[in-house]
Amino acid sequence: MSNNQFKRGELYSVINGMATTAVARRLQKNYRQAGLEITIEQWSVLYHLWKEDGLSQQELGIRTFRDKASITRLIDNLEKLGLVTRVASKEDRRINLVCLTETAMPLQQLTYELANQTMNEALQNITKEEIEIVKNVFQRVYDNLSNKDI
Amino acid sequence: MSNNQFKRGELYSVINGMATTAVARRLQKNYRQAGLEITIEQWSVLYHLWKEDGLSQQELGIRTFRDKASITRLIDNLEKLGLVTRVASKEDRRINLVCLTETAMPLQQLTYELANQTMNEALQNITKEEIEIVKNVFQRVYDNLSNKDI
DNA sequence: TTGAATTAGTTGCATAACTAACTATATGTC
DNA sequence: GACATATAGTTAGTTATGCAACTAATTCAA
Repeated sequence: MSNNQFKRGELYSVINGMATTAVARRLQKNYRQAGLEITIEQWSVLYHLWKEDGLSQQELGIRTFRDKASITRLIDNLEKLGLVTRVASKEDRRINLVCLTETAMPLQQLTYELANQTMNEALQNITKEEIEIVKNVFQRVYDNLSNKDI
Repeated sequence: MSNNQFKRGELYSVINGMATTAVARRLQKNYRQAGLEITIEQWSVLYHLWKEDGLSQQELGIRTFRDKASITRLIDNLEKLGLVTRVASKEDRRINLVCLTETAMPLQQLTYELANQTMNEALQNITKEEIEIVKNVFQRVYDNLSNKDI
């Protein structure tokens, strides 16, 4: 019997990602109110491309914790919006490099500001130490489970 | 400028509910492997009904952090599976009371065991104190945001 | 008591998620 | 070189989510 055996009544509140979901929804709402017509899922892809442009779909899947089918549709929608383009890799023609367009560039500053503002709303009265613990626990839970993926 | 201002590179890892998502997916997989044909979203509704049968859809929405439209479809699907029925309230005919069927009863024990087992996998090497902090932070983030819902 | 406002639930529309089966390209081995 | 295997990405099918507009029942107020 593990040290972390849960009382039944506690199980759900741990499994449920209510807090992160609430943050995501609030961020989505703030984008919409600012006239930004992108979803937070789309933003999460742009976020990684702004850090490093021209990532493959595979790599974007790893960095955003999504499977490749999900990435295909997200890129489809981002392409429709004119924010990214698929460029076939010259080294390996199986690979699509996802590249930001000129249209996507000015969004970076505004979305970062809105994200920061949303986080400040969400994290008022929560200390830096608590945030560090949450991030750390998240990473370890993720590692615990993904190591055993068969 | 708040005390919790984030460095840009940290933003995403906090917003993203990767750990809770990973737990949910693992639980889903464990259910499937045990021959249980329910989704974790459906399970989250059953979980609350096992604690208290005959809740209204409204109340289920509050307890599972879903909007009423989402609850409508989840109950639709649970009804199709024969696990719950809608019973019109006698006091207020607008209200549907969601009631468990006989079929749903034996699922409780097995799903709890699988959930416990999944949590033990996910939470190995994480202390009770850390878990308490995460739960506490989640609740406060949720409160911070829902107070301001307009 | 009638008409306005509120509440519970449903429906339509768009986006997104996972799985599984598929195509096409690349790699590795005999 | 040829065939098996692995990898990158797409597609189809099912479930779920959020928003907005809707119906029906209830409550409040003049």
